[in-house]
Amino acid sequence: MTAIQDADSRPRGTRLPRLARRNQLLGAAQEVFVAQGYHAAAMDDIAERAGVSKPVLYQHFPGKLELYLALLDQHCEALVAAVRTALESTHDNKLRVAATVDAYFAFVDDHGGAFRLVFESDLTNEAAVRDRVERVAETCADAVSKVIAEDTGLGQDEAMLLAIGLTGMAQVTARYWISKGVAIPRDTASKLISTLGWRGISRFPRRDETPAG
Amino acid sequence: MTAIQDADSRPRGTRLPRLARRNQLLGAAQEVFVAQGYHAAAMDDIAERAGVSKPVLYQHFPGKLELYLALLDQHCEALVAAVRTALESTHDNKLRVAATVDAYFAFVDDHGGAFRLVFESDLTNEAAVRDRVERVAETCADAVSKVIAEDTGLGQDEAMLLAIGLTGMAQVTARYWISKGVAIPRDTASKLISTLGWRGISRFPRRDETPAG
DNA sequence: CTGCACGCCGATCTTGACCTCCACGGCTGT
DNA sequence: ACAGCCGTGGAGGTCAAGATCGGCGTGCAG
Repeated sequence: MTAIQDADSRPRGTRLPRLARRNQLLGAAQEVFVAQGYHAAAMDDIAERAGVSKPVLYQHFPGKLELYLALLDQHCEALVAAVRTALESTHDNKLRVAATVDAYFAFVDDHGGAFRLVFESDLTNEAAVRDRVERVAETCADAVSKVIAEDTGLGQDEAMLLAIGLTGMAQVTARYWISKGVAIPRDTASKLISTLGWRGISRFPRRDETPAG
Repeated sequence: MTAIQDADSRPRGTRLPRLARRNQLLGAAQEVFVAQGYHAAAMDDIAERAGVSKPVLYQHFPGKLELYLALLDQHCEALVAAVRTALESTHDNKLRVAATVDAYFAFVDDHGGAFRLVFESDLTNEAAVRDRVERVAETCADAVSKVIAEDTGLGQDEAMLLAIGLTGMAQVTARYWISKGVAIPRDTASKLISTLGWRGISRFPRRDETPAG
């Protein structure tokens, strides 16, 4: 909860090296943005959370938007990297699906709720934010679609749509799972969804399936 | 595009019956909210778009939030109704999946982009909005989960997670499809996703599918 | 010991958006 | 036809939040 207190145990007025201060500010900003969203989060709140005054925020970041984008970029890259790693972790497509789905669950589970910035941002009207968020989704789905297209012979457009469906399903279910206070173990939920996805995608080469429902 | 002009062809100063004026304001507000999001939309913009002045807005709605909620409620109910209708349209589960998926595609395709209010709201930090949006997702998923639980014997929690996955997949793919300028015909996209979903869910009764994972 | 430099804080400014007050013009009753 | 009324319009108040300036305390060189 209050991970900041560890980095700034003295209540106020501590002199910090520049980089340490910056990281501390990023941590505080993330907590506030995650808890309140971009619009409801005030720079005063972030400064107070970090135990500093407002001017220091502006000595490290030009403005609220840049502060937000710094955090967003950080976690976007983390998600893309996690999905890439999952896809490259094996050549067995079933395991690939399981690893990728679990990457979403892990992403939602860790990072101190940072998934809210990537998946539930309230600043998607800002072009810079929208670009990043869409780019993440498309990058991940594109990596998946390559595998799909290769193994099914479907066209790129259709493979991409399926990939969006699978990654979107993983994202939505992971968010639902975390929002429900982890009533189901992560393992169980992740496996259930990866099974759903795998059963959906695995028989796609053949045009017409459903042999007696 | 400018559907408002039809309802208000006289440029300014037209006396309108109360309900007609209200509906016209709702239409104008929807266009602005869809195009700009809640925060970036100014009441001045909405008034100007409707061809009236600001006070008349406040004579019909107590404030910006209530105006937004009125629109949101309207379209939330529309989506829930569409999903309910789709689920009740048949007893063949395969067709049910197809109909439900297409309900999402139709919802995204019609209503003048109103899906952005339900699926991409930038006001989810407001409790009233979050409640409504989550309630829609859960209501739809719950209806689906009932069918799943009944036909597979899975527990409610697991059936619900699967239902969230299926409805979420439909929602995400429909949004992606509409955002890509309809490069694929809606029919094709909808069928592709419903096939993916049906292949995923249809063999779920059996606990263990994979022969030697 | 003492003066300097540097980073931090309290207090403030300004902008912009939501929300109301004084004049005008079209409808109704005789 | 004419007077009154009610809804409309432009101009303004208020307030919150992002962005910024004069003191202060700490640590070091000489």
